[in-house]
Amino acid sequence: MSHVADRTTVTRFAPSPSGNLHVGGARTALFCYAFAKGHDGRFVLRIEDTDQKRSSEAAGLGFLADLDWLGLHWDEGPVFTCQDGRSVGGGEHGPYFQSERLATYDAAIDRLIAEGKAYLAFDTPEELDAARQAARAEKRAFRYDGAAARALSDADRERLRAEGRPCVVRFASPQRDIVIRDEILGEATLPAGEVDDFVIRKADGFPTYHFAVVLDDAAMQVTHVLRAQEHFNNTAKHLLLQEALGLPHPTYAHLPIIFNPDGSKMSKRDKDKALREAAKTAGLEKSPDGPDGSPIVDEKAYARWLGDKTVQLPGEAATAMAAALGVALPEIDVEDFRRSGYLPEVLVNFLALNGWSPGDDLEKFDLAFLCQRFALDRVVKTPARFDRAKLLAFNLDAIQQMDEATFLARLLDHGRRYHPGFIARLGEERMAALAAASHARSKTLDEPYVGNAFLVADDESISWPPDKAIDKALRKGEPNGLANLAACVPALQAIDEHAWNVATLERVLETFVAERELGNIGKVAQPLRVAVSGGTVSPPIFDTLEMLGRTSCLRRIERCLAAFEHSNVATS
RNA sequence: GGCCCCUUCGUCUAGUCUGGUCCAGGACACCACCCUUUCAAGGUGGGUACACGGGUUCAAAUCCCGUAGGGGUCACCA
Repeated sequence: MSHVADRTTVTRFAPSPSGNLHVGGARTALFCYAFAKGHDGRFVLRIEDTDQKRSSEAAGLGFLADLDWLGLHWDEGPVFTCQDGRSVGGGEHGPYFQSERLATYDAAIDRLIAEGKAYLAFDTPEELDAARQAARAEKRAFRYDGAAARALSDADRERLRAEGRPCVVRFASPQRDIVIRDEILGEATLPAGEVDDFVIRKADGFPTYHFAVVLDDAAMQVTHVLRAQEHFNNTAKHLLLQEALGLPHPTYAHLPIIFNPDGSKMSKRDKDKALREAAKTAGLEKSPDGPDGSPIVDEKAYARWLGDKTVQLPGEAATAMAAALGVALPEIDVEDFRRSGYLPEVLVNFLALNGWSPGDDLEKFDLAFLCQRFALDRVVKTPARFDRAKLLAFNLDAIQQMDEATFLARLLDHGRRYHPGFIARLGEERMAALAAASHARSKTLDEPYVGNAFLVADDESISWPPDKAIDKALRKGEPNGLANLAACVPALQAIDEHAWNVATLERVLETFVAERELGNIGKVAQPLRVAVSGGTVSPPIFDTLEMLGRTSCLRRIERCLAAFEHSNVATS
């Protein structure tokens, strides 16, 4: 039992290719990265694509961009061009896709077979299923009984193979207590019998996770395995395999799992779950139409998705479906938070706080600090619920810390990616004005876009839906909002196009309020806001009016007054 | 159900190893008030936790035992 010592610290993040990186994975990657960097070590990224079905279906390496966005760049792994143009990845221990390392696994498996440490097994999936169900019925844990398969003679095996019977390779697990040493959880002993003769090579010739992970960690000189706690029990298998193969044991540390706010395990399937529930509640028989007018998914796919909890909708289809059903998708992927306007440095900070803390009541820190201070002995053992409200508060703080120019630049960056039409429509100059007017009140980079859609809407498309708050602004009081609105129009009309700015508007409207003895600028500000935006929320009124421009403001006020003309008779 | 692990405010956590400085600290959320042209933001103040039961000890959130609760895992997925 050799131990890894006096070597460069190497950690690895080893996800399966499943499209987007979710926050749990991101936190694991973050800790792996911080640990390696804090020890002047290397951070390796390896793609665990040994499940042919999954890899071909879900696929995608979208999470590489997510890691890049978070600033978690790998020293070794798939070659990738970052946003800033530089290239990361590569390395001398590749390839970094397990599907390209089959020869290595086969050689090792053959060796184990030759040494009598592994054997061919011909059980069919049906037989195994039956045995599993029987065990469950007896409330027993299922353990594969290798007696029969082990008893097979070489001649028997050759005959079965010649018949073309599919077979797997199973590891002949030594039956004894296994002690797992974990830097976070401490020491645990798994009693003999807990680890059965598990499969190391599947019928399709691919190795299982357990086998590939052990061989690759050794090949890539990984010294510290940081992974989610759900892998804890698997460690026993890995320890046994390492011994059989004569490989060193890396140090293990199992990270607490991240949960949803309601305490359920956070899963990539949560989005589909939310959508499926909404679809069922709405009683939808077939897929709703997407933005292009055709069904989002065809009838067959829809039925399959609705009936099978494990089927996931592709990202875009899920987004379209959410829009069609009017459901807010839970944010669980890094990309979701990016789209929602969270800052990567804030996500990094907050993610680190789920499961770790530097102590000293310190909560705000950056990636460099984390690298410097991160240590396994301060990782908590208990699962954490992901508190979006606190994340949002952190994001607001970070945004408020920015100077004006930085905020504008970041806002534009975000908009170019998610709201290109908005930027094109508003133009650079007014974008700057919008940034200034929204800075203090923006919790995310997305809010200014979403909350101010009226700025780029067509004047003729503004409407005033029945709404208590709108009604209050327009019709309550004496004189009411509509009356004040109508009364201030001449004053506004008197302002020149080129003088239509915050200073002038403020002076003119304050004069108006004083002359009419309305007492409070709100008496006219709120009706104006409603008239001009179709809602009761906007940036400060003078900024709003300036950004919109004289023509649009006057036209919208005119339309608003017209829209309420009749209903106004009674109260004016 | 078997096995393994965990248990401090609503949430994330500090404190636990090295019992006393903790009638338990911070943050977010919440409540109240202030400010206010909307929504926010901001300001001030406030309530809320050592799962339970036994020990050990002069002294326990901290050590021991038990109970309850929670989680993970039991795949030819990772």
